[in-house]
Amino acid sequence: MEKHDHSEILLEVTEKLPTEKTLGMLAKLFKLFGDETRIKILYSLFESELCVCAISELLGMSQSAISHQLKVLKDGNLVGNRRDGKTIYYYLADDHVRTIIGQGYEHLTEGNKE
Amino acid sequence: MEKHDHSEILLEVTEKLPTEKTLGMLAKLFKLFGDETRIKILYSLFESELCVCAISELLGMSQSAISHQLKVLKDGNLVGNRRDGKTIYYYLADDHVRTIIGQGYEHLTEGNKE
DNA sequence: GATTCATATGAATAAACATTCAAATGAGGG
DNA sequence: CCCTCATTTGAATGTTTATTCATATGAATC
Repeated sequence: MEKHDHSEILLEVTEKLPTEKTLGMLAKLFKLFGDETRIKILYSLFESELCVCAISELLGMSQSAISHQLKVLKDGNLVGNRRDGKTIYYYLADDHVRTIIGQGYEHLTEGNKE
Repeated sequence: MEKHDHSEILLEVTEKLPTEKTLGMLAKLFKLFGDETRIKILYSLFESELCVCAISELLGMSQSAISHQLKVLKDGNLVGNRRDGKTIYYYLADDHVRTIIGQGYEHLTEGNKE
């Protein structure tokens, strides 16, 4: 299985790799962005905070589906919420969200211009 | 289902949302980063190009598994490859990969310091 | 305090996905 | 050419995950 020798490079690469834990957290973070519904929710919150009801209308999806995804996003610390009477408003938790999505967007648009 | 009124905000948010297609592409892009194996592969390629064999050793996973994931990454235009004899070397296709992962990393470390 | 509105929750289903295993391709070396 | 090495491919398996449906919570209003 390993007739090839890479010891030198492997040593070098290995020592610069983040810990297993960090890599796991990174994957988990990006997974949050890797769903169309969640990306839409996050993008919607770029403008202003929104209640679940509004997001659900905006995306044309059931409140339940949205609520489930909001929970995922909240557990991942990408959004926060506040209650006002019966209504619960969600907002972006962090400016990194904007930056990360922005970088993704740039990657896409740069890749398309040829 | 919709007793609440959000028409004003919804109009505003709607017109600033990217197209369905763009949002889909964004989700697809981030999905590529949202897997531990793929993040590890990408991170490994930060240092230098590597052959499949080396990556497989480095991550302690089967060549087949790595090859499957490399195909996913290649289809997503995150990596490229070149052949040298029997060996195929993979490399990062784009500096955005570094930037995006870097942003994710920053988000993590900022979130953790309290 | 019963009803309604806004949202959350939990179990169930179905689709997407990562890894494995077995076999195929493709380039060199003898 | 045959054999080996490096990698790819495809089908099969098991796990994750998004959505739905039915029900629960919790706040306000009457």
